Amino acid sequence: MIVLARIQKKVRQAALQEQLKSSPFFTDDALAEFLKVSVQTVRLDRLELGIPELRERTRLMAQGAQNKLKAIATSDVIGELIDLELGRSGISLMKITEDMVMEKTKVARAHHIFAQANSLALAVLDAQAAVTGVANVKFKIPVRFGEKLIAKAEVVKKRGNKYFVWVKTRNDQQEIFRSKFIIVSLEQ
Amino acid sequence: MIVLARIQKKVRQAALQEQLKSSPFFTDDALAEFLKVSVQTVRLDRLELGIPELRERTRLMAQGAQNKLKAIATSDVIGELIDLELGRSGISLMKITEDMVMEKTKVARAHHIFAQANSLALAVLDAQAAVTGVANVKFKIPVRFGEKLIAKAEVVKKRGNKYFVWVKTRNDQQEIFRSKFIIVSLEQ
DNA sequence: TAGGTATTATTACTTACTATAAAATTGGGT
DNA sequence: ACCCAATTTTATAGTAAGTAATAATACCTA
Repeated sequence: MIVLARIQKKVRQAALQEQLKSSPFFTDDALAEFLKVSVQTVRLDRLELGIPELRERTRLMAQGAQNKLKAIATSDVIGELIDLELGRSGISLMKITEDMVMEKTKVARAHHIFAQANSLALAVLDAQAAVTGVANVKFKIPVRFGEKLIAKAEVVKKRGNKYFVWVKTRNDQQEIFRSKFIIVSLEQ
Repeated sequence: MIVLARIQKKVRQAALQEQLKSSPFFTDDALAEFLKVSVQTVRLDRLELGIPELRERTRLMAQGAQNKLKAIATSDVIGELIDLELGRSGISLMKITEDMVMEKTKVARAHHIFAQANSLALAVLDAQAAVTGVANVKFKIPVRFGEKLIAKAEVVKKRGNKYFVWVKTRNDQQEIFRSKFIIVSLEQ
């Protein structure tokens, strides 16, 4: 049966992809044993599916994860800075990825939304040395995977070395978060 | 000069480690060319320094970074849960790592401290579906690399589906952070 | 010049592949 | 019943980036 054989092949290739997703360090040998076919078949399948060999996969993972970690670690602004008028206002965009949501509820963890707002508030001030002093925040509506959040920050007042910054965040429909920060400048 | 030779070797091995730190995907061949020695020397050096071969290094990086990302991603509690009395109180510990501090000031980003407190507040409630509604937080003292933060959460009130949780965080000397959360349970 | 450290060379073996060709199987269609 | 074409398997040669072991040099100086 041409038709049946083709189906079996498809099924096998799907199984291969599935298996590699969960354990990406499988060699072709191990995959062959797992799928009960020859090594060459596994290699043909990989070729057809455009899946690189173990070493290449490993290298890509190492690089990718490294870059990701570095990106998270070294960026003082969380999200993407779209607009910035120093000392006055700023806008940043952040997309809710799968690893920002809680396992149980699939609702975005509050601290990610807080992080976007807080880092934007600091960025707007451009004080060489400033730290967050106080924050009053309200999470109005739960946010879920895939949503794009736009945070707008505005410096509303300055008193001595204290800056009052308001940040409002919305998805494409409504305001989901609102916050007031008091940022303390450590300069002179 | 034995001494001089030994010094040169030390210097070369230091250069090797330095180079691998910045570009860990160098092959022995490339390293040999870079250090102007033979491949064998590079291998002896690696052996002495306990540095695994390129493939092994890559594998370790891929796994390590993957686990790190996964750990950050899938842990609904940030920090280490030390004590938990469900519905009443909880304690968590978090160490400030280098990638939690801002580049300029070397002060811990506020959202990490917030994250510890917020996730602890949620953990204490154990509501199957709960989200943060409001948070009032005060960062009293800047926190720096290496410090260990102990957060203590306490459920102080319940009104309908709203829980009032206070979290106080201290390093080994003093209270550095104080927060009040209103957590909303989504279960009817 | 002997002796020890450091370096280089040589050879055999390993893993996990790519690439190509050839043979075997399979399960229907006619 | 037989053949066909896709599919699968086997085989062979070549590659990169190593390990491991052993031997040969080079260096340097006491």
